[in-house]
Amino acid sequence: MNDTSNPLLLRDQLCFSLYAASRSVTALYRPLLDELGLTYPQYLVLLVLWEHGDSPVKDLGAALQLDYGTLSPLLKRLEANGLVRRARRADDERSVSVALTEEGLALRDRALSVPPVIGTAMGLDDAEFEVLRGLLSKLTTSVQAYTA
Amino acid sequence: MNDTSNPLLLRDQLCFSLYAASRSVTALYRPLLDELGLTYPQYLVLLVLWEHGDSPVKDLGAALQLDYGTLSPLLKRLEANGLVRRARRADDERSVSVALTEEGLALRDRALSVPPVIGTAMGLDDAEFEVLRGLLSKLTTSVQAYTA
DNA sequence: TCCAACTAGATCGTGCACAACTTAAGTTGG
DNA sequence: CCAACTTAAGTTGTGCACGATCTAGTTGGA
Repeated sequence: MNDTSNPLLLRDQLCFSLYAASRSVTALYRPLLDELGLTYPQYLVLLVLWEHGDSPVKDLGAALQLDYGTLSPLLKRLEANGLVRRARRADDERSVSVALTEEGLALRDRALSVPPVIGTAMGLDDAEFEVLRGLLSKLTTSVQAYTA
Repeated sequence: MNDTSNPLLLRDQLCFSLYAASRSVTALYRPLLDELGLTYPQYLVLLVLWEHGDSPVKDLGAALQLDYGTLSPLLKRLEANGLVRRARRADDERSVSVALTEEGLALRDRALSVPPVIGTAMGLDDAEFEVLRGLLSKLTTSVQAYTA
């Protein structure tokens, strides 16, 4: 079996490139987010809250494509760290509304210094950046349509 | 603060696209790999072994960019499932050589049916596929150079 | 020769991801 | 009215990832 006919070669697999790239970017965030006392998924939750304000857990899950099994303990940790508050909604006791505390809101200013560092480290020009983002979106959309 | 000047918008973050795409692809693999009794990282380890044969744990880690903390328990599970054997090398007792069993070798034939399904579901043409793979490699290289 | 430095690997603790199951609250049709 | 259904969230168990720490084997000088 020569190389070109072997579909199981690691270096040819887009999926591995994706997996490796994702982990390397998370590793890039780690020291920066450590300064803020956050993990990458926690930072993503805060991005949603900073952008949209108080949100039910369901909406956070929809925005980040994460389920309750991931979000429930994560939100508990954010609450334990004083960044968010959770409260049952009065009009629908099933729903839990997640709100930023003063501290959680204040953290946004410090977080503003993160994206520029990430952008520089990625080493892509504006055009490459947009092409990559577009292809990743297309890929995710296709895959999720296929999975559904 | 209008949209174009806010660097903390979720939808603009390439990193989130990458994170979401990676998880969606792993989710796509899951039902296929379940048939083979494998997880995605386990499948990656087997890709390396099918391609290169017996390898020390160190080499598996280098190929997949995973550390011993991840690989040691993963390899234990592969061994418990009868797919690999681990043995200390006689010429260097520090090194553990990971070898495929008959069963692990035989699994390769069944794994050949996986990549075509993944390829179809991703919904990218050949050109997009190569552009994406190239940009991901460039990104990973830049990020790792920056991290180092 | 001897031992300090280095190396390969394992272990432990924390925090995701996600499937499967449970609980409690709300909704609806007969 | 209320039983059947649906929905939002939490819980449990398994398997990554990864930092920190530990052990045992190897190596290179003084």
